[in-house]
Amino acid sequence: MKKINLKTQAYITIKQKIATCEYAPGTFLSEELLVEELKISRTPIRDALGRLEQEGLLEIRPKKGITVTPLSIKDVTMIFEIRKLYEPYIIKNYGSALDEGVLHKFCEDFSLTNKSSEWFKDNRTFYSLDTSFHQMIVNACQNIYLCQNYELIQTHNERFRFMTGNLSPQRLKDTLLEHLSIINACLKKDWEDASQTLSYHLEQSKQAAFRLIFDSPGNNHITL
Amino acid sequence: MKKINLKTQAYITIKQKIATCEYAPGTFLSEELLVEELKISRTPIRDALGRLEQEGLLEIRPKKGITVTPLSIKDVTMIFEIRKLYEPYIIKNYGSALDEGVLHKFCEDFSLTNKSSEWFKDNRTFYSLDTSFHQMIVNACQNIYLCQNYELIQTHNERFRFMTGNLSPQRLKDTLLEHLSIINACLKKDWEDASQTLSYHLEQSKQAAFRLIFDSPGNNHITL
DNA sequence: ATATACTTTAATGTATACAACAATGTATTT
DNA sequence: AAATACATTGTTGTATACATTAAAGTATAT
Repeated sequence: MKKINLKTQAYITIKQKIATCEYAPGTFLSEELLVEELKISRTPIRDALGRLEQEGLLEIRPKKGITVTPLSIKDVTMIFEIRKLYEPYIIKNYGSALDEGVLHKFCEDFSLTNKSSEWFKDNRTFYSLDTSFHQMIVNACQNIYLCQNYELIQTHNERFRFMTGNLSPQRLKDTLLEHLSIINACLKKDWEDASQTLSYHLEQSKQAAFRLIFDSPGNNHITL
Repeated sequence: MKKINLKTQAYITIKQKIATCEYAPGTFLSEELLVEELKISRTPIRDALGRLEQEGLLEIRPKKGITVTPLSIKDVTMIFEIRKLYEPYIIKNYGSALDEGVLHKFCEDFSLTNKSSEWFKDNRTFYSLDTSFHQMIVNACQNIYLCQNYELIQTHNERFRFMTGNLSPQRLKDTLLEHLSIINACLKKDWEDASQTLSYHLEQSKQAAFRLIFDSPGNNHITL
């Protein structure tokens, strides 16, 4: 982080801390606190805060304070509703725009991960692979309004991952296999099949997310 | 506009001017200009500008200037793609959440407008009725992530209206009738029919928008 | 005439002092 | 003891001075 301006640095840094729940949902922040923590003056901090509020990641109450937007079960539902609306639609209509080389690369990565014996210990690599896989699909539509919205949703989604802890090894394995099925359908250029497989995958992921929330009561700050 | 803070005033005012193309696509702005025009100091202006950039309505290039985001044909395509994805989906799945009283009110308004002899002279009323009709449908889904995105898109959509000038009286009349068909399907609780009628309506609107752009060459700033 | 280095300019980026105000604590009155 | 008025505090809101820098203009050397 060298040549970009301070307000962008502040924006990226704070957003990252929100996404990873270093600033957990509901946390009370203040400009003063952030000034000290980031060693950046108020002006660029405030710029960043305004943008983050615009994105719904913060709530600024004049003369009272700033809180990190809380998460609730309802948010999981809303996020998955949008994903289930976007992703199958995109793969069905823009699947042909996907780069075959990239698909093969993902296929390889997922297969390798699947064969490795200790793969489930490195969750971070797994999640980043997962995120970029879905991102790749969405980007195929070339609709900036849609892509931008998806990216925003992904940030919220990431917060859930960090709040709820890790998925079960079984669910991780299933995720891998579901991804491979999607890729296979794409390589066969059967977009209808790809779309349906993706729908199924998202539904499974959603249910796994719910199980995680309900099975670990108290250890997270997710509101009902 | 009395008790709200200056940064919000600035945000609303500038956004309004962008939406109505008083600040047309591609226009070069500057903080100084806005300070003079709004009689508000730089700090709240900058706050507003940051938010508007976040929403994609402005492009801020450090040390160079601020321009109102240009519009292109591609944007019309993208905006209608999202509307055609959202609206039929929502009416199909959340139509039952629509308030019947409100539907009857819209039915009345559209019918009255249709019977009035000079209705097509008051485009502003027509458009605001149109906007709130579609907004009502989208709000039924109660998904803030989706609604927020729709609202953003509506702002861009509004810019097109102001750039391209008015629709033909024929298209306005057809729009009225299409809206009435949608309402009828809703009152019959036939959400599948409502969804298809809405899809058709959006397709017609999209084509009318394209005709408007292509038929009035030069008088607008829309890029190909 | 061209290329290069320098200067100027115009714009946003940054820091900071001060204002406004909501919430809370405290003293006074009854 | 309770209620009210007042003062204090902590927070964001606002204004403004100054720093930085990208671009354009200008002069100079070749």
